[in-house]
Amino acid sequence: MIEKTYQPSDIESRMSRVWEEAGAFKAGRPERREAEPFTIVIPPPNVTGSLHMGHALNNTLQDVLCRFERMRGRDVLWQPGTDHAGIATQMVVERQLAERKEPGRREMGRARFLERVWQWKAESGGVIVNQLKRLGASCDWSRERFTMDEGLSRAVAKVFVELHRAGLIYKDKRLVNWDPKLLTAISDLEVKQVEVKGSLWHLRYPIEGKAFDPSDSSTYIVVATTRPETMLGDTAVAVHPENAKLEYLIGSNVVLPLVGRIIPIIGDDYADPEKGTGAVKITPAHDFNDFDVGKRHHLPQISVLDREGRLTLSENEDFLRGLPSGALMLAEEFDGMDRFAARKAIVARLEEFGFLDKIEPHAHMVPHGDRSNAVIEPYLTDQWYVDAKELARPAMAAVRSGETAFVPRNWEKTYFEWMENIQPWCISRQLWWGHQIPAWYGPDGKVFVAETEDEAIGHALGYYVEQGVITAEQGAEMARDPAKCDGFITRDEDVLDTWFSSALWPFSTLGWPDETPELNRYYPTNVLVTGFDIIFFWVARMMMMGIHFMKEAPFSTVYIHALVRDEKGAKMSKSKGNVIDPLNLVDKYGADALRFTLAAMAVQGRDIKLSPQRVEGYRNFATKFWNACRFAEMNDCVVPARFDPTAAAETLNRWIVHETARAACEVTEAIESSRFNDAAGAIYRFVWNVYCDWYLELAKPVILGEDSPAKSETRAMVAWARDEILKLLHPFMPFITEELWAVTAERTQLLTLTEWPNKADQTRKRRTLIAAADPFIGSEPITDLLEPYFRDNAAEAEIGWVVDLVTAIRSVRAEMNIPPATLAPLVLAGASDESRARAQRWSDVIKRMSRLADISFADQAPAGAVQLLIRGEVAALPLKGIVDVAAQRTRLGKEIAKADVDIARVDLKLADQNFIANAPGEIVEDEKEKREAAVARKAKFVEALERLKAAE
RNA sequence: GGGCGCGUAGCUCAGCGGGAGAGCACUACCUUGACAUGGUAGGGGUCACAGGUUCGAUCCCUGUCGCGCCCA
Repeated sequence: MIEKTYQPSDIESRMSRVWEEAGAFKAGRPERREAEPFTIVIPPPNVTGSLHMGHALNNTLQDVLCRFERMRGRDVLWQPGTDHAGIATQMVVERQLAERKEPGRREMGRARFLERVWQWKAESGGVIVNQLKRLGASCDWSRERFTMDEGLSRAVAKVFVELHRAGLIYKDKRLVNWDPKLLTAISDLEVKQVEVKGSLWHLRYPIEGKAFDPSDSSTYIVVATTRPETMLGDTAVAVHPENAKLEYLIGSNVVLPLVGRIIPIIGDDYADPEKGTGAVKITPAHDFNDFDVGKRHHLPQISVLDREGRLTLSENEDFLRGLPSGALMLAEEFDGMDRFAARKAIVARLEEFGFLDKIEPHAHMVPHGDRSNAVIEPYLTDQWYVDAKELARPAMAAVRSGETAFVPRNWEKTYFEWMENIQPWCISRQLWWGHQIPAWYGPDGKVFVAETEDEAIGHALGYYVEQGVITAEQGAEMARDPAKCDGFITRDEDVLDTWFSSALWPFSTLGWPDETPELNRYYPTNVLVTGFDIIFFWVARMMMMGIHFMKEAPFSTVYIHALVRDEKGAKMSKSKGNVIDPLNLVDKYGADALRFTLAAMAVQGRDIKLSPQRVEGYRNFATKFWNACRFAEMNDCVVPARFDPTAAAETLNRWIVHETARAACEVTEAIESSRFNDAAGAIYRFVWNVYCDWYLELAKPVILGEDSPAKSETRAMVAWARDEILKLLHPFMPFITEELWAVTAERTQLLTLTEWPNKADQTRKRRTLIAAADPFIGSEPITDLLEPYFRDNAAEAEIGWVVDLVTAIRSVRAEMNIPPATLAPLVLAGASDESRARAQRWSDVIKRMSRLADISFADQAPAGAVQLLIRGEVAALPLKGIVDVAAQRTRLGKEIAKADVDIARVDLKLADQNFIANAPGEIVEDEKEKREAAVARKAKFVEALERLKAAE
């Protein structure tokens, strides 16, 4: 029994269990052993995360694809899981410790802290997984993975070791984005640029050999900077080599104010003559651009800040090297001062001695950590790097060759842009939570990279014996007794960037480095579905690693979807407070409605502005269909065994088979080409505007009438078409459809495993197309949509006539203000035999739907009747006395005028010799036909008007 | 500064070389035997602006204006 009202929450809470118990989403179901696999790996959400709109869209689209392909018989693996989110997770747990007033991370030590993280993960990690289930995501949950799982960690270690051996991972001293609050390096992508209203300080640097005189500008050079405090680490001043005003200074030196260091004035393009004073100070250890300039000119790198962003001077050999003794006092005075305080103090001091030229207000971008919100410091440290440039080469080639395709294609450009300018990827992080770097240091700092500590010890012992640091006997003994090795080598404390492990996701989740059957069967995957903001996070890195280790790109298609914005088009963010929680919408309208909305709005190349009203509209759509199913049930509509819809005898039934086939084609074709909005639109229109509005209404007289073969056929067809709808709608609204599937008939299997509507007379060509696998790689388009399917043009014409007639009568009744209670008679004037027969066949329906008393035939419309034109024939409502004659005349006059406009427009075209000469023949023919039709229409209305006048 | 994209009905958006479309909102009417989370009918648009290509431009090209995003 179908419940009287549709209540999404009821259904949705039950249905997940049904699927789970049936193992419906498990990859490798025995009956699909021979089937072609279809694989998607979920872009692993952050384990600390909770579902936001972007996830909802992303996973809805993946789910539509998975359910669609599963129903098409493929062996679907949708691989779920989460990533361990190094910084985020560590912060969550540290915050929790602080809240509970427990000892902090450093106090409890690494081992105990990690225990706590695992404990946190067990208790509250992966909330998002359950939220995805609520959304109906048909992942193979039995295969859920976590990037810190044993197997995945093994993959990480192996990848690190192999890349290191190949020279693609190395240690280097470079500038990194340093977060002085979290005390770790972070990636470019975790840095957001924030516009800050700062200042531009103009500083006077005295020229060596001239007596500095603030009032004599020939004794100094003015440099402009946004970061005066870093001047302590300056090692040059740069001017543009073609700077006419300053060029003469290149080659001379300046004396760094306050410090006294003698530094050169160099010529470099980097100094923009138009900007500031045309001269810039160069601080290689504190600015990315300056770092490059420094490399070009072999300048020393002097770092003047410590890990926490405080000045470090007194013990700083780099800083003190070669300085006059006076500088020591300054060093002691400023040592340990925070960078922001230091800025003020240094500016004050500069001013005091006349080194400050002026201060200008200056808006500029300042890097901030997206987690800590601290101002990021470009900081010189030793870190591990991946040679991304080398790995990017084949990753770009794979896209160029078409092995991997972006949909929509224009994202390829973004991808190339980034890959071509890719920098060494800093993979080490000064955190505890994550994959600890598999590198160990010997007593002399020599590094040993290995998958396990035992292996590293082996290498180290071998090396040090060879070097004569220890004797062969000592080595052998240490190898025998692990206790003796204690402290001999120590492991690198740092962990790897979370993305390092995410990059392996498409194959590590399938069991790599072991050679598992899954790896063999499901790699490479078919499609990665993601937002464009993540191209660099996931796509690029998965491509690099996938190709390097698997020799094949990890996915054949990358489908890039829109960003979900708020109603006003702003990016949703917590700080703006404009986030719409998808789960609130699910609570209110149901997961099905939310999914349908997202799919319906997922147009390629345009962002989604989500409005809750839209969701409500699709909830109403679900209700509409729910009630249609109730109607079918109340009238005992069931599909008999061995029912063949194409053998139907009734015109109406042949029509709905025709329409259903067409809808199935449209939906299938749209999903195949990732046009989710078109697919959703097609099924929406079919359900509401075809099945509910017309088919059920036209079927009612038969269904509610006396028993007859027509009645049983129609009842069967109502149920058959409903079942087809359930299938077509299932990928978009899985819950309501599975529920209705279960309650409307005895089923042999779940809807989610039922075959997608493919008509029996499907052509071989089409079958091959489907079998030819990947829907995303532009298989040859099916031009004639209806061809392979059932069609009945005669039925379409007849039902079309009925629809036109009913619509026209309804329209004129409203226009003429004929009260609904008035049952008008209908007279078909001079009707053809065909129309006469149709009118008789559909008399009940027409009367019911257009509120008529009866239908009769005559040669001419009765005097004073309201006259309509239906497909070239006149239909009259003799309502003389009820309807105002003047109003009728106005109406007919308007119709005539409309026809005149049409005729005039066509005439204008046809009179144009250029048009006749240049337009394609069929277009000219079309125009002529339009003209004839308009002329005929006009004639009928003129005739009607004459008759009306005659009746007065 | 470089790149990508967008300006179509009140709102959110489809369409994209030959007569302007949908959903929501709005108006009027309807307690009709699946459904008021509904039905029926209707109003509403120089398709941002200016040039160009074309027999013909909302659609293609160029420019202008406005908006958004990404990168520097």
